[in-house]
Amino acid sequence: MNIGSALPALAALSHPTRLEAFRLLVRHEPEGLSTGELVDASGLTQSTFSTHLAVLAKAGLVKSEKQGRQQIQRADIDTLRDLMLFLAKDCCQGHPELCEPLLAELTCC
Amino acid sequence: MNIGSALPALAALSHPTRLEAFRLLVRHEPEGLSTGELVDASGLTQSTFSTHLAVLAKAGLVKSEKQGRQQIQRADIDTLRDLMLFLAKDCCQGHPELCEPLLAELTCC
DNA sequence: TTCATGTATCGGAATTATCCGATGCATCTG
DNA sequence: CAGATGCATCGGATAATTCCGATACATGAA
Repeated sequence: MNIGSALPALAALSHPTRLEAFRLLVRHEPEGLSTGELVDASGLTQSTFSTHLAVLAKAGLVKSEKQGRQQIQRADIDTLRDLMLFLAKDCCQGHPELCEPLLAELTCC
Repeated sequence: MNIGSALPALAALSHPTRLEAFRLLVRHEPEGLSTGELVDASGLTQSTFSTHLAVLAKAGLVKSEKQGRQQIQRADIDTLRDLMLFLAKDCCQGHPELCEPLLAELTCC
């Protein structure tokens, strides 16, 4: 991931509706959720939420797959990982000691 | 970190000027850089950049300290770590196996 | 085929972000 | 003290985001 792909991902996650939707999808990996279920959870109009979903998809954070009439949405954990690596990269390379507490916490699981 | 503090952090980092400034500060830890040096690096007007810096500060990603006439800016690695933990939390808790490749990459340093 | 369902996209209104120049304020220098 | 420097904030113009209802389109059911 470079700055050109990190920016859309960060922008996609910087909206409450989209961040909640993405986190909901992460919690529902690997089965995913239909667009309709996400719309219901958001409380927004179907058209409004569809636009938000398109932002997440364009950023590569969500992949979708047609299943009958429904569109199944799934979080792309690889993109999330790449984004986190991008954010951590600079301090890891320049000052590894700064990242130790970061990694210590991340290895919680 | 909760969603209320993650959102401003993500929004702060979702702008090219602010993301670059933050990464520059990370690379200059722990000495920091003066606001003027950051302004020069950004290529923007001093007033415009000052507004961007205020967004990063309000999100807790940058701390500043007065040093004579200058204001020394420093990246807050703890906030960055908290943000990354927040993003990773859901998949770590629900599906630890999803986080293993993520952590494997992060332990590069 | 005809109708209902699930989703994407269009058009437009309201809100918010971004940018700049001008100004204010504190600190250092002479 | 008087001027210069470094930075924050204000006012306002332009651009982007956000939201909704209406509409279009594909799929499945009757």
